[in-house]
Amino acid sequence: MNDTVALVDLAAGSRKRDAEATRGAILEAAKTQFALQGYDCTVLRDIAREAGVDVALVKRYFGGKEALFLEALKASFGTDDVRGWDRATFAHEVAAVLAGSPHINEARTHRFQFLLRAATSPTTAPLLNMLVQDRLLGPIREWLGGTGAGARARILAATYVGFLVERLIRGAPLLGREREEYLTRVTAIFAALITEGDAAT
Amino acid sequence: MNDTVALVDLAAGSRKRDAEATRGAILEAAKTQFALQGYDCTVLRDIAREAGVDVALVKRYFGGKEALFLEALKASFGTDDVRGWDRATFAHEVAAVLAGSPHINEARTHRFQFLLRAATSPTTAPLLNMLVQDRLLGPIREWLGGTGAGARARILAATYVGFLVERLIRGAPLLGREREEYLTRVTAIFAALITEGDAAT
DNA sequence: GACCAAAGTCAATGATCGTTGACTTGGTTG
DNA sequence: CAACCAAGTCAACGATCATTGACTTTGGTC
Repeated sequence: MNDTVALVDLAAGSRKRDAEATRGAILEAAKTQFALQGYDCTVLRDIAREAGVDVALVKRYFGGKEALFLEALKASFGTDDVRGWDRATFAHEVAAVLAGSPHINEARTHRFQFLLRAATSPTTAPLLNMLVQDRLLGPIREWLGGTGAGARARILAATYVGFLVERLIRGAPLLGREREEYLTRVTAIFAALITEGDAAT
Repeated sequence: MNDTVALVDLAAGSRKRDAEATRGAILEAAKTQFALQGYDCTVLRDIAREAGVDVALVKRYFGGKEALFLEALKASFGTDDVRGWDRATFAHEVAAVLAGSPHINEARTHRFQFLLRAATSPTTAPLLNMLVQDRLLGPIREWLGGTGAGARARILAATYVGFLVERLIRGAPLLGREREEYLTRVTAIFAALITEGDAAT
């Protein structure tokens, strides 16, 4: 009986009638749920429960499910994502992350998973175009620099997303020889992509 | 008023109480709808309408939505998919397809889109593991051959899916310089993947 | 201490959708 | 022709879920 109270308290912390904090809690829960379940499978009641809040507040603060989704999407793709990447270690890092288990939800993976889920739902895919351009392909293009940066940015993002899907449905973890080959290959692909104009035919 | 009749006639052809044909029509419509809309956004009534059939027949012939999905998924991944690929032209072909518009729904793209949608829905993702292993990664691994074929098969499939997603949310079509760079790069990636053990670090 | 607006709660509504079982239609068999 | 059974139709149920608006609580202000 008191479990509910405890849970709510846990989720809401010691927040009391703080509109700003409540809004933030909903948005945070929405980011998680949408990334994990996708738009269509996410239930507003789940978001509300996770935020320790009544469902009706979602409407009060955001207007509706779709509006909440858009805001969560925008909030997920902040600014400093791409700029912090290090050219020297980038390829190895990405390969290592992708070779690992999907349950290791570090920030970058989480954000891209959100993107992936958004891109593959027919409901939300149309909303993505501009956002992806502005917050993802643009920064990546700048980060890459050099000739053909636009195409290379597309390819980089596409390839990453592809590996994300593969990891999503990967049954057993990669081990031993296979893992080695995987790491080597993936590293090579990303290393080539961040290098200018050496696309060997 | 007569439109409905005309539509139904068109979809159902001149089929009359033919259980086999009806089942087939439902399955065909399901393959299309599931690939286009994903599992969660697909409505049985749409499938039924497209097949020119009553919704209740879906239950009669398949048992339910999930069972229908599984059968459609299996039917979509036949056998002769991979074996027909030609090593000489593979990379160029794939790149050309990916550089084109998503509305050109040729068979291979369509099937992979089905796979993609299935993989990214939390409802259906768990069902995929075995099927992907048997009908996709297995054949691709054999087709590739050589050392590390397992990892390379994973990477090939992953990369392809990634480009599929990219194409799905691509706004304007690729043109001119960008298209050239895209083609060159993508061709290079796939060409490298089907070549044994030259993963340059 | 009364008042009021903001914050939060609650129950109900309406739409969608998968599922179900009783019903009708049509062709085939005896 | 009558009986029978498979094929197909129909209306309704029950569950889920976003949305809505009326209601209650809270904290600060005059």
